[in-house]
Amino acid sequence: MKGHNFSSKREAIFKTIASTKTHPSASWVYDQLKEEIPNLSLGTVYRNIALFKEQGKIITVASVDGEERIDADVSDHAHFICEHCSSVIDLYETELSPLEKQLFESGFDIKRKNVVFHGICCECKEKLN
Amino acid sequence: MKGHNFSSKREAIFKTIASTKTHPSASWVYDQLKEEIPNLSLGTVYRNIALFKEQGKIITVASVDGEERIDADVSDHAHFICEHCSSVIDLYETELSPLEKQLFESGFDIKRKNVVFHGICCECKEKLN
DNA sequence: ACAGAAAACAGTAATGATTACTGTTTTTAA
DNA sequence: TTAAAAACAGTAATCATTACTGTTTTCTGT
Repeated sequence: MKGHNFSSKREAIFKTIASTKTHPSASWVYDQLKEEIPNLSLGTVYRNIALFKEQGKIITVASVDGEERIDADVSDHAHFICEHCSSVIDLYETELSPLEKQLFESGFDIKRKNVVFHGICCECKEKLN
Repeated sequence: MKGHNFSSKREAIFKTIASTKTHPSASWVYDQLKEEIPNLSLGTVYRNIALFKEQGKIITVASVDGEERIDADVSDHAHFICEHCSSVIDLYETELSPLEKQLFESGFDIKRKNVVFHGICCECKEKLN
């Protein structure tokens, strides 16, 4: 059965994802680890990311500049994506309950909600002035 | 200057996008039109979709099964994506104002917000039982 | 500890959506 | 009407992601 054997690479991949606030892409994780683990394969990173998603240990935040960005914080929170620097920033306190309640009452089975704001972050806003 | 000449294909592409509630992908639009316009090129569909986005006439909703899905309804509304049938459904009345207000006060320049629920739609839910 | 089976892996090739390129056709504005 | 700009078809290239193949690692029961 898949995902039940120990693997030090899997552990390292998860640790890298879980210990950053950057909401990384697969290639970012790979780049972070390839010095420490020279024979790591990018396919292994992708395979384990897919596994973590199945296991509910990570979520997909959004696709930014053609790359999928992930998050090991699976708690209910929103994100802000900067159009200028492509950074992804955590936001808490979403208060979507009225809409969720309405959906539930309409018979929808909500597995996950994904709230993403797009714009220019305050750092880039200052730089651009 | 780009996007300022008349083009019947551009018109047809926009009309196709604007007259559906399916939140189509580029290839869906292409498939819809290729009977009516046999010499249409998929590249033209992509090029015009990019133009419409720049012009703010359409938005990207989400990436579903590896394909970007678009919407000519640029008004403030949310979406529900069914994990089973991949349909994208409009939802209105989001009520995100408290969070938006907080972002504005923190110096973020919000261009767009994107609220997406993932789960099983009520039609699929019935079928699966 | 050891052997066989299952899982995980590296390395590479394939896939498929999207983008770029090239030469041609269409539109525009004077 | 004509030349410049824009739009296009058709094709090739790009690039993130996935699939494949043969090898290595982990696990489980003895």
